Amino acid sequence: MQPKNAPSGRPKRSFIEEVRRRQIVQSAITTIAARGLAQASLARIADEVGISKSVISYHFAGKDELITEVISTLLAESNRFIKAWVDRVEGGPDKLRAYIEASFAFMAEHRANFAAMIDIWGSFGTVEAKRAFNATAYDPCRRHLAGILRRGQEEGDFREFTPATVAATIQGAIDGVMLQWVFDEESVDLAECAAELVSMFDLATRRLP
Amino acid sequence: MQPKNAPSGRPKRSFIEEVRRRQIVQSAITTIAARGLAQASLARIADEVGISKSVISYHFAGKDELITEVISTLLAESNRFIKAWVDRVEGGPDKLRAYIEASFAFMAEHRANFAAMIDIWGSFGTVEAKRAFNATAYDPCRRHLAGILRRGQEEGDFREFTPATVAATIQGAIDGVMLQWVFDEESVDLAECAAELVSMFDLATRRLP
DNA sequence: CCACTTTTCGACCATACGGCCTAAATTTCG
DNA sequence: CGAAATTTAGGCCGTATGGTCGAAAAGTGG
Repeated sequence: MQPKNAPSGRPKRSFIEEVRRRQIVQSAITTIAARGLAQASLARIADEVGISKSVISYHFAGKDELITEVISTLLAESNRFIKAWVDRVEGGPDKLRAYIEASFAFMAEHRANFAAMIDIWGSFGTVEAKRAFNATAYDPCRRHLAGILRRGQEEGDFREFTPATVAATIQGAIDGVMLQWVFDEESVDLAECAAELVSMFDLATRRLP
Repeated sequence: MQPKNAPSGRPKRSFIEEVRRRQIVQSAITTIAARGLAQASLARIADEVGISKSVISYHFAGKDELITEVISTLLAESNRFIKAWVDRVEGGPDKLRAYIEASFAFMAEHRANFAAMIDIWGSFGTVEAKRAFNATAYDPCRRHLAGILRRGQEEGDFREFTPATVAATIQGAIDGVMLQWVFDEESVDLAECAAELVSMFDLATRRLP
């Protein structure tokens, strides 16, 4: 019995175990994205896979762990994509442009995923849960962006500002547009917003000549 | 019996009725902000007021109507505040600055309200509900901002761009920073972000000399 | 004081959910 | 093959929720 959690040490989870977990997580994402978190009961997710509810209980400590895994998966996917895109170019301004463009390119192809993420974010009961999640999963994102900005300043391409603050602002702008777009797809022209964001933040950060 | 809904025509609701509704709505806001929407059952909200659960059922068609009313109240409050602030100054760039500063000033004083709003947003079950709400309640906000931008262009203070797109972007930036800040208060320096947003969007929109 | 209406209460109900348990099926391995 | 483990199924239970119902209370107008 109990695979549950491997509290410490090496991968206690078997290969099969990992596959099942991934399968369940994927189903959870699909279900949440399609019908909303409120309608995504364990029973429904299990149905989607074609398995019994208990299988989820067996492989995950509880719904919380499943949801946590869902979030991690979604964020990791997004971050990996953006990082790859950014790494393809050199120099602060180009990397900043790449970061923004990659963010929008990814979200354009994964609208359902972001819908799921927002649903889940909103469902965190306690303030502590939100903060904890934010710290562990969302910070790397901002840190990446802040790093780009700081290096760009050192290389003399950007004007003087606090990288962390501007990073929060840029990331906030991306997320904010994403939010609007997820809520009402047709109210936002994603491509145009991306282009506008690129040019605005270029104007806003570039060193004055 | 049935006050329920006044489907059409004049204020069918009595004065007492309105007071009760407001009282319940305020309690709902408090409860949601403090303990999260998930923990804000009708029973708990009723407790907060010191009334029976049925009273809510009597004055509101259901929980949905109550929540809708909560959202409307929160947004109206915010919009009224921002509009007043913007109206105090003249000229596109100053109005834009006022809009951003007012947004941040208001959120700094009403963090709980925004926490409640995000919770509620995330809880909308269907995509249609999200879209409907977005259209009726959130659009005016962007429209206001777009109006400022367009008039600023006509007066020659702003460069050429699509007002709607830039409005979506600016509003998105504000909302995005707000989102981060609500999730983790200490990860964002609100005042600094506000100042940075003001200067960045000034650089980004002002007509090149 | 007396009908009559509006408002409130407390109890109750049907439902949906997460989690648990036991037994069966399946896989693993000596 | 056969025993031990891993994994799955399906039923069950406690709980919390939104909503309803009939009766009681509070208010209103004559």
